[in-house]
Amino acid sequence: MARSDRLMTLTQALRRRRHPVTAATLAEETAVSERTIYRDIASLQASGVPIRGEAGIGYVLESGFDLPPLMLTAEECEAMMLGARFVRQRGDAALGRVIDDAIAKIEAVLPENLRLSMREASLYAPVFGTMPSEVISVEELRRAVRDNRKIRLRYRDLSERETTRVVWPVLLGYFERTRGLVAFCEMRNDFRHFRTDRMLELEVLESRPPRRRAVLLKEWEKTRDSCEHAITGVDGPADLRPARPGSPKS
Amino acid sequence: MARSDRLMTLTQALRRRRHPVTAATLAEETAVSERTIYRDIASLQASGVPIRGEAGIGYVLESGFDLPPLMLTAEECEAMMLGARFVRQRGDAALGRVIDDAIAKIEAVLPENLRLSMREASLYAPVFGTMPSEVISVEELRRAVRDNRKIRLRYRDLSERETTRVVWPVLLGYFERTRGLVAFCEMRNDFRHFRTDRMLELEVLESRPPRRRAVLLKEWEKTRDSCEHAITGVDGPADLRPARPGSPKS
DNA sequence: AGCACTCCTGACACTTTCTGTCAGGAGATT
DNA sequence: AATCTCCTGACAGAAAGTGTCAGGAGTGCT
Repeated sequence: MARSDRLMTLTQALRRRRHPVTAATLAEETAVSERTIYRDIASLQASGVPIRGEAGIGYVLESGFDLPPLMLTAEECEAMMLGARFVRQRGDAALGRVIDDAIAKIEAVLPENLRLSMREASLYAPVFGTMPSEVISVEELRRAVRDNRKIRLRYRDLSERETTRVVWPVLLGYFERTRGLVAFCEMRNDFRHFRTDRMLELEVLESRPPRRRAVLLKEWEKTRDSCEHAITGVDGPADLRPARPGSPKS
Repeated sequence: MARSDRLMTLTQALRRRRHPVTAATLAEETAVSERTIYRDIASLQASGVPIRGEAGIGYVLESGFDLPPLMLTAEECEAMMLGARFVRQRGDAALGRVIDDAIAKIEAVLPENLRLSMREASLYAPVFGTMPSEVISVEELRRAVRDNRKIRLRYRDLSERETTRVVWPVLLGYFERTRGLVAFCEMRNDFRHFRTDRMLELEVLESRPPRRRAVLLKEWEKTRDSCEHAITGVDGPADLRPARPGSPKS
């Protein structure tokens, strides 16, 4: 049996059991050595299958391996599709694929008639003009924010000056025609905004900021009040404001 | 990427598409040669995944593949939250509540750690300025579109002229600062665009248009190209066109 | 009919991964 | 303490995977 099949078989074997299974059992079932089972389990875990192994016990598959059936209203389906279309139009390219995956998975666990509701959703989110194109990988940037890593950034600001700094990412804002990172800048010792289309180089560092992202977010929100215009007002810093239709692209 | 992961990726790539995919596309997506894709597809077919391949067309995953999809990834959770935020910010008020419900339902079937991913999603969709406020109920309008009902509309156009007409709704476009209905107008005997914030009165009729919405949508898409001017008008419909990368901004 | 596009197969050399064996560590349960 | 079990490392031989090249055949468009 080929390895990829065996991995399937293993998850199935775990799925159908309630009680822990030993590696020895699995080894016998799949006719390979125990050592191979250990390696296979490690592979599965690495690709996200929630298998828990305990010494003296065996392996159990924790809940949350596959998506259980889901029930939504037709209206909710439409709303989800609209959301997906927003993301596809305004998110970065990689995120478009991600949302498509998510929608496909959800469609797959929906009853047939609702699947139709998704397909026929009549709510659209058109966008004109061109979206920003980044030099750096927004996907990587998103991962850095998610994993709470420091980032070394080479950046060209609005006055065309280049700097390199280490920042602690807080959030990503998806605007109409730009995307912006809010981060704490070690150099300035304060929060700063960076447009993704002005980032020249991005290096995700191993080290983490001294504070958790949620905390940084709170802090940033506090400072925001004192410069409300920056986010909520039309007159915010140019780098976070959405480009106006017709404004020259940089 | 290891082979077993790639096989997963491939099925998901097929699942998320409605249209055929070429081996070349899949090869590029997974960074592997076409030959390998052919081999992988053969493997998947051998293990029972109903993939149909046709020369000159590409691959499609036939329906009837009932293996439940894998659990959502953290990235997918983030993407969905971004979508939800888009809808909350840019959708009508009622739709905001609807998307919240949908997200709550999805969260309910997620394992703890992913629920956290949703809660902590760091992707935001801020909006500047004010959103349109409607006199009519957009919720009702949405329902009319969904149920494919004729609508009697009292409308004030851009030159402030009021008219009352019966239209066959096709779709709703959610723009940056306006929302628009595309519909076939019985009075004009052609497709017209109506901004929701200029609708004065709305009556959903019992009767249905003689053609299904999907058909109307197709027809509208065809006419779109031949009446470019209508589309670029301020009132409208400019916005409904999918943005063409590199095309001049209007 | 011709053309472009696509799926599909075979062969071959090269690389990578997989696998079993052996040896040992560490946590859990009895 | 004894036993059961998960888990890791090393190593060498086996197996599978991979890209390249070459070619066949079906589909749809002009």
